Amino acid sequence: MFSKNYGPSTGYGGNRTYSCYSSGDVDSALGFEDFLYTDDTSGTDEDLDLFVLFGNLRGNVVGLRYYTGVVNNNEMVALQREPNNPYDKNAVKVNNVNGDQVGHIKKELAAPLAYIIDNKLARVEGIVPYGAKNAFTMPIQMSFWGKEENKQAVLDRLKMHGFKMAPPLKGSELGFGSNLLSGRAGPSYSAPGHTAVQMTTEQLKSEFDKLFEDLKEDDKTREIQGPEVIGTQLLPHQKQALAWMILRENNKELPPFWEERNNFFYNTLTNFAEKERPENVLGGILADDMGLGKTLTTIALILANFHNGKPLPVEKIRCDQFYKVFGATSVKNEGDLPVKDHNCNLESSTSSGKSETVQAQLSSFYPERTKAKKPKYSERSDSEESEEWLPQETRIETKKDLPTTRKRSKASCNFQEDTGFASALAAPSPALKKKAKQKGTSSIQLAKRDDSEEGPRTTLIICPLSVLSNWIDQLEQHISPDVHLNLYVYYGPDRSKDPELLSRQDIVLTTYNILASDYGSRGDSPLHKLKWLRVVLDEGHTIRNPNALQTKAALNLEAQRRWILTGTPIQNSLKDLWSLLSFLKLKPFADREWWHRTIQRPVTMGDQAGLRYFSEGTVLAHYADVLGVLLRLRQLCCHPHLCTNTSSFSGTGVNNTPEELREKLVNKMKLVLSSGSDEECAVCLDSLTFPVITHCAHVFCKPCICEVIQSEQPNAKCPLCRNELRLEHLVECPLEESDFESVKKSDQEWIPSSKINALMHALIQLRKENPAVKCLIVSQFTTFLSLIETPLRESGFVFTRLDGSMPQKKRVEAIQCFQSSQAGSPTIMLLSLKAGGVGLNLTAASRVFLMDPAWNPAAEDQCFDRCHRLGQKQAVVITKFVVKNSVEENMLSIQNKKRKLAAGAFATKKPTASEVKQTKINEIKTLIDL
DNA sequence: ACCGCCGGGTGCC
DNA sequence: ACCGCCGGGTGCC
Repeated sequence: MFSKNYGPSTGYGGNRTYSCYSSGDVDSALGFEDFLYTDDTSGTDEDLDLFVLFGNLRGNVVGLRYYTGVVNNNEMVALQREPNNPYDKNAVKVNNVNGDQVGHIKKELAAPLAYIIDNKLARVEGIVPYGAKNAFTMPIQMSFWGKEENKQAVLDRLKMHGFKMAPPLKGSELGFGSNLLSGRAGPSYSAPGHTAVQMTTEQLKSEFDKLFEDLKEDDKTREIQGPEVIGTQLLPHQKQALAWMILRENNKELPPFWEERNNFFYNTLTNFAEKERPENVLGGILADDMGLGKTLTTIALILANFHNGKPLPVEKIRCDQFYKVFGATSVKNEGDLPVKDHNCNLESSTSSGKSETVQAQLSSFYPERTKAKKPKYSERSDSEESEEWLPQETRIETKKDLPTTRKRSKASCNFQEDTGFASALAAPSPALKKKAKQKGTSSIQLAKRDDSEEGPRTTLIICPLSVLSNWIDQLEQHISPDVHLNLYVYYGPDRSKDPELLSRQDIVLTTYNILASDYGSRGDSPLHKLKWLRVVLDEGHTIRNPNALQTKAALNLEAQRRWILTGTPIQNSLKDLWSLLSFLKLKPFADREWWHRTIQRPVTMGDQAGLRYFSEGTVLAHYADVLGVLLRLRQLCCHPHLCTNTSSFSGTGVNNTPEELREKLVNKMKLVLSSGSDEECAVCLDSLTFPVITHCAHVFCKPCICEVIQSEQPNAKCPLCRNELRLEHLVECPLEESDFESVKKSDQEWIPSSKINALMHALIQLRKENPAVKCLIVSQFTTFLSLIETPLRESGFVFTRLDGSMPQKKRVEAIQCFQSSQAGSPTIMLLSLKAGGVGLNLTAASRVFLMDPAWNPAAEDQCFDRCHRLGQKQAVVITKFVVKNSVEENMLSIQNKKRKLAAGAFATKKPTASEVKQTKINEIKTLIDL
């Protein structure tokens, strides 16, 4: 979700999206020392989604004068047990959003609270309704959340100590205090129970949308040239992304959900305020569906924006024979190389012999590439990444030129020694060598590195092992050969644990597994000892799971600027967003409790509430039925005969068991799908590819639903109905029934339909004007295409046909036939909407007749693109047949909505399950004119 | 006076 | 805390 999508001007059928997320604010509260064994209390995996509100209770916070933490009226506070308090083992601390202690819960109340909290009977949340200026005590409104089955125990325990909880106010207690609507921490007028402001998904989304740079495809003013040291010309969208990234890194605006009011800085979610300006996040989320250039754009960013938009000061080296280092720079070894220090920042990870050094570094460099090329290794998933190293011979064998490379490396070491410059060694790519030769000067000139800027200079890049070599390759490819960039590949058993060494690099490259294993191995992780200029998480969705070690390891990195690069930003839900926003240090979301209170619960609760008048039960449970009926309506718009073979739909068996019912639904879905109807997948919102039907009778693309199952295991739920989802229950189903060459000899006599009449009228008219003009006739229903064949023959048209059920050979024939300009070649092609890939070239056609509308405008666009593409010399005219006052008109209005969504800023690329659900419901409502 | 009352000292857990 | 509580000073009216 929350991704922005600006495709090419054709709009929806885009082949490239580049999405940008950003967010603000740095929370540097976490000290260095804390990072290792911080017991993340929120890490325990309670199913917070199942929690219900038990009720509210007013209490008192005491001891205010002993603590520095302050609160506003109406501000959220956190309750924290303090079992080791020497005065009372039941002590319960009260902290403000910043984590500063405000006071304690009065001991009489602390006693039952301690029991409730310690036994996890409920999660207790607080809001200070008023008394912000009190000197000694202040009231606190507490709410108790937990699993239904624990409610009584909580009530009993409170009662035992003489407290009685007020029952929740009906419907108004959803994530109280999250004032996205009122949006501010004003004076409190709150009655007991507190004003609850419900946040809908829409409101939330619009708040988050503010974070996203609104890059417009045609806005060339936003472009920025890549730094000159980038040897590759950036594409327009990369220039835009680069400009946006630089803007984000130098941005001075308040982070989202923060406002300045009366010289204070207010957080509108929690009502927390502070005098100090919250630090902004310098960075964001860069999402790119296609993997087209995140890496290059990021490399450009590293070189272009070191400080205040000024480029990274790098050395320029010019010589006739040099070797550039990637992955391995080597150093002046303590004392044993006569190195001129001002310009030689080459580092060595060992102080032993130089050639050994090089070799060790190379070994942390080459196996990756060979692995990537050898299926045996590339198939290994990251989780299987191991510290074990292949025997060296194996490695060498897999890369033909490695032995030479090694030799060269050694030679370059000698070269270093000879000249006194440890400026270059290791393996140049052939391309690089070529470039170097072209430069062809024999002198070595080193531009002085400007180290006058304070603070860190190093960018840490973390990526999955499988793309490590890609980074190295791209750095090698895109950076001008005369630029010396210090890169250290922090990988392999010999990786240096010296933070000093790392801090002298321009780029340190490592993998999530190394990051995690270093983090887990008691404090010798140099990655976590340093403060980085910039940390980049490539394929950043790998930190989606908040409990994963690599997520914790990533969250505990110190950096001034933070970036998440991802191809699949948010899979299923808001939950996935937490780690990402937390990594960006978007206050107050670093703490999962605050995230849950301010965003997740209000949104999910709000959604439930949103379904009260048009319930899930009435639509989604009968989703397949509704689709079946709609399909028949759509077919009727085309031709009455299309409905004849769907008679099994109407079987209204009464005494069905749930299992029979389910089977019926699945069968219906099968029929709907095999009719050729263009249905869409609720995960990707695109036309179905490899459709599969779930046990609960919902349809998704196989890859989409498999990913859901994968990422949510072991308890994956259907994105549409939250029913249990199991791989083995998925029913595959062919896209189109193969009615090819098994043309159904319908018993009925052929009859025309309005659409057929209109089509024939147009075709005959066209032929009169220009007998050579070629037309595509497109429908989702292959049976409809078959019905059209009859009048075509009668009127003497030569036509060919292409649908999904045809074997590849026949397809090629059909296309060649149609594309031919010879006299007597077919002038008409009957085309099934989804037949053929994007690459299908039908430029011979200059007219397209679309017989029936599809759900997804992109599917239609794609179809038009098949003739309206490079090589097309004529104007293309598209005619759509739509039956007035029918379901088809409503489908058009849905298409328009989708087009707007896709064209506008931040179309919801990956919506949450609930959004999908709501969209579906709305669509169905539109279709049946509700 | 093994009380009441007064008023100062004092104050989370 | 413009409270409560504690404990010392004090003691008819």
